Amino acid sequence: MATGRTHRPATRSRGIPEATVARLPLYLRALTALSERSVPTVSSEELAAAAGVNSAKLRKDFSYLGSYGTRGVGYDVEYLVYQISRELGLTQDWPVVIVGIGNLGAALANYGGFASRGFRVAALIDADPAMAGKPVAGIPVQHTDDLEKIIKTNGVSIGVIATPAGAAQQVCDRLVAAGVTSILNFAPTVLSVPDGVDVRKVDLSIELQILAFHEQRKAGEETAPGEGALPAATARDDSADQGPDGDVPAVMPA
Amino acid sequence: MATGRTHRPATRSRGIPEATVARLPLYLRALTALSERSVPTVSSEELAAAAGVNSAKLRKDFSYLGSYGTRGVGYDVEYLVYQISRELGLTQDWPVVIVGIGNLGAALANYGGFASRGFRVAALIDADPAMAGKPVAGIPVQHTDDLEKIIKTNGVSIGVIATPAGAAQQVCDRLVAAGVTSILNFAPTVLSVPDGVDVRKVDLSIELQILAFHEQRKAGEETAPGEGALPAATARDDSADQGPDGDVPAVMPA
DNA sequence: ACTTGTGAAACTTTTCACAGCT
DNA sequence: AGCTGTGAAAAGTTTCACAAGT
Repeated sequence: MATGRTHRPATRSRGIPEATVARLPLYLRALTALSERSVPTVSSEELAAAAGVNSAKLRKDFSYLGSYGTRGVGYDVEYLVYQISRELGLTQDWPVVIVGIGNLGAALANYGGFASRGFRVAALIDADPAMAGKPVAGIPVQHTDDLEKIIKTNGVSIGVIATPAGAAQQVCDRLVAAGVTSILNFAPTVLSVPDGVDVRKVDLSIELQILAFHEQRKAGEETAPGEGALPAATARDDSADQGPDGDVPAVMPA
Repeated sequence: MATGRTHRPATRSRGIPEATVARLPLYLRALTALSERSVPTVSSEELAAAAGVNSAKLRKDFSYLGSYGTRGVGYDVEYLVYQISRELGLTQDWPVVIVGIGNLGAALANYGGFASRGFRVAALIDADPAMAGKPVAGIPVQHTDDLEKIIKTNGVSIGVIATPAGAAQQVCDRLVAAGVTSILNFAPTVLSVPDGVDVRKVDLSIELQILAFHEQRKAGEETAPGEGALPAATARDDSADQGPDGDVPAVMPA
């Protein structure tokens, strides 16, 4: 078959779908919990339930990594934990800097799950000179002036931006110029980055607005469609079926 | 599809794709900025650049809302702001409760962007009796015992969970039982909810792990395939994931 | 028996490219 | 001449269903 790629042997075909990559951390978390309970093997059905997806999807996802299961038996928990960790790059240590130590930045610095798996807060950076030297989560805050030096000294390639929106692009540019190639952005703004730099964003108001959209739709339905309590599905957010029109009271925003 | 629904004239065909819904807040933010600068109209090209998407996608997205543009001219900024706000349900006020007032919960409570657009923090709830009565962001923290009463008194339908992972499911169950139908979950755990309840999650470690995956891949390439610095593109976060998981809110530090 | 791994079908989202209106 | 709105193609993702192993 022509077009492109000479197919790898068979084991691993470069290019795991992005949707799959986004779920690997979920599987890993569920597997880690099983591992802590010393569960030796798990079926796709059980693991899928724990991760909140369906089993066909999970098996398909795993098939992109290779054939790590045993038919008739399931998956070896420890082995899968290792394989997924490796695939995600968690077998190495990633130094991370957090820029913007306000309420959120401090909360992130204190977040335990940070260190737990592959990530280490290498430095906290803030533009306020009054903060310099103060320890947050046991780490002294450093001034923005030293950003480039800090990045280089620590070999940081992942940066977290928790500054106000107005400062985010500027901080981003400096991080990138200093060598950071992955950014997690908490500031409510769109960041421009050169090709080759990854940005992921975390935005409270966007999430709330998406919820409001669905909430409004539910309200429009009013008439409970049976009210029959179906057994709870696992962590599913559906987008309700087509609701009739939604007449909306208007309050015209400012 | 399915049972023919002839309901509305023709203007609006119920059922906006989820991917489109997830981008509406982005467009709204960009439009609001234009509005504040008193820009009267904007082309799909300009607006797309500001929102970090491409113009074909933006036009397609808007086409699901209706025909709000003018060929040869562009879109009326004020009009679009209103239409999108209405579509998202932001023309009404959504009371929100935050459960779990630790570092993160407090940061969220202090987040300005919260109140700014359609959302109002109706109450803060925490399980620690020592916190009861203490004001955070000017709002007194209430005890979990009163959760049901608080939800009902305030007509809350959106809840934010910022508790430790271990408490999240329990809090979630109580919120749902009390009438909450949309949940924004910051706890690193999968929540089970009945059908009809929407859950969106915001998970720092998942986001970092996704970045680590791509970061590792970049490192593996090593041999820069040209190394030539291509001109920067506009804010593309690769992997536009999608789905219910993913991004989240940003707490603007004070 | 039981459970994985996977082609193929179904569905969703993005992109293309141009007709149609201003 | 310029820009929107949209069918149609392409790409990506999920689900189905069952053959292939253990």
